[in-house]
Amino acid sequence: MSEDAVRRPTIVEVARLAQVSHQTVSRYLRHNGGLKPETVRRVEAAIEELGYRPNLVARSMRTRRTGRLAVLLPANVAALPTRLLGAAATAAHEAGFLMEIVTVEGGPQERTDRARDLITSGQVEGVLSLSSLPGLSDRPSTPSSAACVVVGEYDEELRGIGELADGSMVGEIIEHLAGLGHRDFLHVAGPETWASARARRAVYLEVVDRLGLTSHGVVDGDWSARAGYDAIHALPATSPVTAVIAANDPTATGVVRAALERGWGVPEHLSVVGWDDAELVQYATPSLSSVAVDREGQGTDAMRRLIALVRGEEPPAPVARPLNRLMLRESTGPAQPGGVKPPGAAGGT
Amino acid sequence: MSEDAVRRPTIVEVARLAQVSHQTVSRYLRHNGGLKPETVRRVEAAIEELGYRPNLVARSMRTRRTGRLAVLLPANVAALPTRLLGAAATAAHEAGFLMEIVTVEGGPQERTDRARDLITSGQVEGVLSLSSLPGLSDRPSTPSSAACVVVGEYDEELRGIGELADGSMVGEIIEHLAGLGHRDFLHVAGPETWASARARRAVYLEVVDRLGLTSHGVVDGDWSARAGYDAIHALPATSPVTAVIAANDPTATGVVRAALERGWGVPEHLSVVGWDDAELVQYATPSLSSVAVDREGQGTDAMRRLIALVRGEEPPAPVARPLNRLMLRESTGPAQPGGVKPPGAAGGT
DNA sequence: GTGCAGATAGTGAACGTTCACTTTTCGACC
DNA sequence: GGTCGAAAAGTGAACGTTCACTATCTGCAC
Repeated sequence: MSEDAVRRPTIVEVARLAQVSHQTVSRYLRHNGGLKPETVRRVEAAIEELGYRPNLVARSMRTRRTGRLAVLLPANVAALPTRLLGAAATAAHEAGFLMEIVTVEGGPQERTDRARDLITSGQVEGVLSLSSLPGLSDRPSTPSSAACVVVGEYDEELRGIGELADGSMVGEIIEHLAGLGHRDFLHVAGPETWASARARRAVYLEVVDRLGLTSHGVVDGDWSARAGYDAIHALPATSPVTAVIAANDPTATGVVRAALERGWGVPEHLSVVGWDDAELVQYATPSLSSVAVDREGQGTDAMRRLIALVRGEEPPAPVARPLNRLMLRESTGPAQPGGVKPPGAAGGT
Repeated sequence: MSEDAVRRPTIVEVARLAQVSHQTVSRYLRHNGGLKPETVRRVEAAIEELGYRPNLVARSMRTRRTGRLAVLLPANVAALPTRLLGAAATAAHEAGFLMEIVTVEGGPQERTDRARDLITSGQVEGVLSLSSLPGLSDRPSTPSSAACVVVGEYDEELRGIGELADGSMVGEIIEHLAGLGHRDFLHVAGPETWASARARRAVYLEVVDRLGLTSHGVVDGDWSARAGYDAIHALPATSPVTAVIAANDPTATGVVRAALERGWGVPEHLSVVGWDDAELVQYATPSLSSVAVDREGQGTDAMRRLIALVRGEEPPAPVARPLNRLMLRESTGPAQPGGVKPPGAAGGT
């Protein structure tokens, strides 16, 4: 009542009650073996009686290991990459680590600062960042600090793989659409701070150019549906664009909505491709063509790489798996012969 | 090179370099004041020179405060409640805490175990759980353990508020639809492990009964689009249902898709209401009527309550704000006079 | 100069665990 | 019965901070 701060029992008290030394209890806790059955029994009884639970902070301090890995991501992201995070968490657990997600408000600078804090504070053994951390690599060698892996950056370094992972899909999409007769493209991109958005944008421009097609612009988006919606409404009524590649599924959904509002049929007048293959958009009408990304694979690979780094092992080669697949649904189809669209309908006169 | 485990500098080494005592450095770090400018200068220089960063684990051990709060949620959730988490994180930061998300694989039992671990291990000062933790309240008084708040449970305790927060919206929806002539309802619910799903289900049955309407079933769902899709396809062709209340927006999207596939117009033959008012479904066609939930408010309230508990203060009364709003869009409309639907079209013969 | 109070700085212990040793126990074998 | 060696258990220090005191320095009034 009055004395409300009941101290939790320590290993020493357990030892006293079990009539052994604190070290014996420690051995029991660490499953080190070499204890007589009778001793084990006494220790267990004492732990049970006192309701003892080891103080993990104290343990971490002594061992300099926390068993914790942090995933860092911007707080303002519209939807957390659930699948990637789930797979990463699983990979972490399998390796005996606890994964936690830390969100950071603010821009790249705050993110980098927070990452540096985490890395150097000894609270976690590794940091996995889902967005770039400008300036962090400038100071690579803080003594015995935690490891750090930036998801997108990795792809960028290994350009071959990076391109294959994300960029090549843009090529595949464009080639597919070109095969359907599309010549005039639009890209509603994601924020430049995301490596994946940068990669897709770059490859988009490259492939459109290479195939002799026409890009009618790259619109800066923010992963939101609104971005796609606004991008389409901003097109001139006479725009020859017949195919839109959106940065993700929400943006693509916005594109579809705006097109329908303008009286442009999807896919009759406008083919739309999203990215991520969210469950929801498979049930939209029209169902959305999208890139099924192996987010689980990405999460697993990134986490395994981080864990290898933490343990000082050689980073494992990313598993060669079919990373991405273009899922063709109702929102893509052959281009109209003349690319003609009906005059603006909804909204305007 | 060979000696690759470079020890990080400690407070003592900083003190030695600055020619002060370790306690003076500690005072500087804690911003305790009472230091001469000259001393501050020397300490700062030493910290800079050594690249010193305080070891937060050691600090936590001594102060018995970690400044960390954990949010616990099931790993298999389809989409993380981004908005709630974001707001909770903001509230935590404002109070000087760091919030982290911990996902737990497995069922209620594993979740409860993990929560107990977190609470008693001294690693965090508080735990916020988004799903129920069966059996945890059985053992309320672990000595000086961390605080724990379960989001939904709170609403359930304060039944008045709980009902108002989530349940009353079900009433409002049904009343609105009844006003449009709907008499035959279906509810595609969420998992029973979620307090909010339980509350909505209970109120749904209650209100349908009270208004003398007919419920044609409560289908167990799992928050997924597929659940809604299957529920509608499972209806007999002659089903008189004209209004569906879905547990969330993805489920509602699945409902709409299946209805359209069966040749039932939305909203001509079937009105559909979702829950959460996700940005994406506002851009679907038809755009989805949905309940705009003040997820930010929920997150803030829950986190503030947790922080109050941690600090031993009186839990703040939940802010009386307009928690929920029914957003009427294209997926709801007047009931067909006779409730007649066209015979099954797509899919079957 | 002396005394005194407030400002500033220092000292040693403590937080709860594990590490690196040392000591004791115990059974088997000569 | 003594010796040896492995198995089992114990001892004290250390991890890097902060806490609770104590000591020293200042400036000012007398």
